[in-house]
Amino acid sequence: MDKGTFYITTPIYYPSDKLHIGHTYCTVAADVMARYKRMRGYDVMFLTGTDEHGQKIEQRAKEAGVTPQQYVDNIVTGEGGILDLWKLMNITNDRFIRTTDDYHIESIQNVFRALYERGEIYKGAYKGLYCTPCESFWTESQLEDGKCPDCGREVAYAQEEAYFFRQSKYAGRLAELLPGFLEPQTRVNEMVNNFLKPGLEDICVSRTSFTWGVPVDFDPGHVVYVWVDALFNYMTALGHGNSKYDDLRYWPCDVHFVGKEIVRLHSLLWPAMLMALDLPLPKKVFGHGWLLFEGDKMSKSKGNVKDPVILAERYGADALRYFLLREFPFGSDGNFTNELLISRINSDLANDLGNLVSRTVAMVEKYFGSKLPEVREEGPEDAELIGAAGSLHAAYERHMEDFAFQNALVEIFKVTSRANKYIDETQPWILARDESNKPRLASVMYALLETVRICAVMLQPFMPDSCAEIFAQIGAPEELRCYDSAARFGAMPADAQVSRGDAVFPRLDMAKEVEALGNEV
RNA sequence: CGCGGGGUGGAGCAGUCCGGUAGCUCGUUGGGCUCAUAACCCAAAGGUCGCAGGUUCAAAUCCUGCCCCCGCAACCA
Repeated sequence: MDKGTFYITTPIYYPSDKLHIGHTYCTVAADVMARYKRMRGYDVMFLTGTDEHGQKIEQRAKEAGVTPQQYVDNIVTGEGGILDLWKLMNITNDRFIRTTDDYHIESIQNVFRALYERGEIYKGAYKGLYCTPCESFWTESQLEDGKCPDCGREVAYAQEEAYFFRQSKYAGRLAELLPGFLEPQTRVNEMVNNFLKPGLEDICVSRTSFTWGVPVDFDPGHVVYVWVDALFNYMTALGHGNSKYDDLRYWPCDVHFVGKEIVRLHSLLWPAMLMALDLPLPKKVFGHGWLLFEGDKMSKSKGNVKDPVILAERYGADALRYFLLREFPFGSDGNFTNELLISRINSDLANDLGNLVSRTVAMVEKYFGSKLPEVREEGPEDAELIGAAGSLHAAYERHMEDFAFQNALVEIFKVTSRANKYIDETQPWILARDESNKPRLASVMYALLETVRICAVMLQPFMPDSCAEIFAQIGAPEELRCYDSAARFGAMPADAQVSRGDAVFPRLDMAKEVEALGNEV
């Protein structure tokens, strides 16, 4: 069933260093959304990539004694690099863009020239406080004790020739655009109060202080400002300004997922540039929160960066994916701790869901030799469980469409909890003692298998591999794993056949795990 | 007065827009069950909702003032 296109993006990450759990968080969220939309029948384009230009990369490469290209190649495509990380996390991006790709560079030059020819970019002078040894401009607020925050030396007032984009011109249109365009609402307030109300300024979009960037082809010596270079990736990856791709049917983008620190660039500069070129605007920008570690921002210098590779290898990509989206509301900051991770895996995945699968399959095996008989008898306990499982589809969809991953998962686990309670109510082990109760017992088992199936269908975008294993154990055929099949209770074949397997989510020993993780960091 | 977010039982959070018996998860305690991954089910204890005023029949929720924590402030998801 074709429902049209759905285009979703993550930011293109800056490969000056290895990526951490925060980048993983955003990419996992986008992947879940992409998988969900594919499951619903949309023609999905899911893009991620890397933003590889800029002064910082140039410097890092110099320190490492390699060319900038060699430096980023190693971090992106090298062993244990970004591509490997996404593979480990089971990310299903349809395309991966690197801003050093030839076609992208060509496109950016075309875009920059087009803006210039339309008079949207003009030549002016960039004025500011300059640190000569560092070759950097600083704003007054960035200075530390009035000196360069990098090297601590004196800065001096200076100016250099640069190109500026007429961002100020679009302040009015942006103010109208933001409500509804930018989510969550609090981000809109930030943008309006901090940038629109004080008066949006034109923005400097070229640099002459370094060379690792896209050259301005009509003015040698200038390179394109990294954010102009970076933002347009969302369109160049579809073929805007180049002939490598012909996928602009996906534009305008349905949603850009971005971290809150780059909301400004995505909700002001990006639409302003598109307006300047008379191009269609993306439909939505969602600024998600940050993962803090023990209340603190993660940063290399604090030594509190969580390495997703360690966590995914130890607990599985699925458990980590689940945790990230279940524990933290997508729009707000969240506090990551090892204890929280272990506790969530144990209580939700092992005790609630995993154990439900395990006990259900075990009973079908024990009482019916793995295959349900077709003779049934309904009971008074059934209605509530069937109602809960049957109405899950609608609630789930509503939350997913709002990017409320946490709430969608809460709904699913309400149903698994209800199923565990149903087992207590119906007491299958008592029913099994008397042959005449077999039809009732079969009905109870069927209700459980069907409930597990429906939950697993909706969990697929979050935990693809584990759900495949659950389907295998409960004997759900391929056609009963699709989205629409979960809207109706009672789709499983009457003579369902289970096959018992290992625990899908083994329970963890909290003390042991916390100690092990403590040693890794 | 730069801007934004937050301060709710031991821990982590929801509820605040649209006032009306304070809710969830984890933990603790007691009980039940034995199909299951010492898992599951039931019950209980535990909070003057940051502080002080105000509006109201009624305030976690609205208004005023204050205190504390965090983030942003124009290259960090």
